[in-house]
Amino acid sequence: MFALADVNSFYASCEKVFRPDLRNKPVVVLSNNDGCVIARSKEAKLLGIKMGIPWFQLKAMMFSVPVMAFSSNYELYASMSNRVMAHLEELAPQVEQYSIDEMFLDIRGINRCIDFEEFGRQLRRHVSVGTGLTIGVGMGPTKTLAKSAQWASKEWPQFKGVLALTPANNRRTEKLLSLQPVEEIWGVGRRIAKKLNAMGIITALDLARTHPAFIRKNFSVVLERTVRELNGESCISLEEAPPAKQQIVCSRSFGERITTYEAMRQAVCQYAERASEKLREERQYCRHISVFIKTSPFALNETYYGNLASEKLITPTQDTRDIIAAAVDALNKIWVDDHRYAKAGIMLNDFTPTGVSQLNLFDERQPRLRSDELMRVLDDINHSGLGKVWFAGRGISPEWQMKRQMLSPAYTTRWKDIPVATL
DNA sequence: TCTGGGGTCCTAGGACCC
DNA sequence: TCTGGGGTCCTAGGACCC
Repeated sequence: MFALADVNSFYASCEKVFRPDLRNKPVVVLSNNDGCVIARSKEAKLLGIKMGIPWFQLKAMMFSVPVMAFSSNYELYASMSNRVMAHLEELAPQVEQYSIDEMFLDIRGINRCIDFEEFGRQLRRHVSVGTGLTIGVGMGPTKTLAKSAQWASKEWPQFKGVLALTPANNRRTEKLLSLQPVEEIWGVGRRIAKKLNAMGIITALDLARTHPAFIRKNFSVVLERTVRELNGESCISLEEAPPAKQQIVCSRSFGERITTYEAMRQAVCQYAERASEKLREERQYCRHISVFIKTSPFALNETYYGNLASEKLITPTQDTRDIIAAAVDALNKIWVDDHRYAKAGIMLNDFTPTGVSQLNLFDERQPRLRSDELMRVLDDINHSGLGKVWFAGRGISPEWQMKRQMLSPAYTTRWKDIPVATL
């Protein structure tokens, strides 16, 4: 048996925890650059505010009560996420962090001591008391069914956020699946839902009753797994240790459009620096570096331009200097003047756990001397909290930097931002 | 004026090998 | 007239997740 615990309106709830004055008020959280809505409190949902609506449109709308908006504060959310996970780990033997606000728990055998749903309510209380956040809990014999249960626990308030589907109560599972549209199933997105609907497969129960071989032939092994999971056959297991990353991406939209090569080179250098740091945190070396740049796909009166170029290194590296050099080479292949660029990014691929590789017999390039030591010194300074050092290529406080004009304090991670209680 | 970021997995097709 | 079979590796693109 699996349980899925997820935090209700996670980002919006984090903003509310330290702002009791916002209790029962509509709150939304915006994407980077304060672009669009990515999280809504219960009250904001009731006002009919849709996910993904651009902030400039929402700002112009009139509501019966004022809507409070926040720029996204990932420092705060990551720290609150750790608190939630720590509380769940106190009550469950094996856990897998699935996303910033979701956790799968292995709850096999727990019903020998306590009823599944009673255990769910216990998890809920424990997290609520310890963090101020409310979780919903769905349980089932497979991850997919736990997800469906969790969906239903939100859909019907009478479950009060806790619902268990057990093999013993098959009628309940069928009832639920007959009420769940296919596009609400974990692993079924818009495209596949449309194709399924065209075949007359409308509900989760319809899908569960379709032959796995038919699904494999017309879709893929991924959806076949979903069908099996809906029937209680567990195909996706709990993964306690996250597998090593295969790719690192660092990309961002600009606060203001970029029109000059020099500004773009700075942006690409900055992303390359950040991506290199992540690579060293993963203790990996990479051999493949790609850079992409693009104009806004929404600008109707401009011609769209987007392109990607890659560099392949002979020797794997985790040295920021190598990665910046490769990134700039890649940028030079695709840069075109006279566009208003909206976004750029870098991707690192083809990882190996060490920097050693078979050198080409005729390779004239010498490996960098003491690269690992230099990078360690760099990372130590930047993690020390005492100061920051960086490569000159990225420039100083450029105007295209991300905009976050409604940022909340780092309540849990910065001494000067800690809330003070007064009597 | 203004529309997010970071991942995974699978598949098809081409290059190349014996 | 008529041009193999079986395999691997790589890449690009499409689907999904949060």
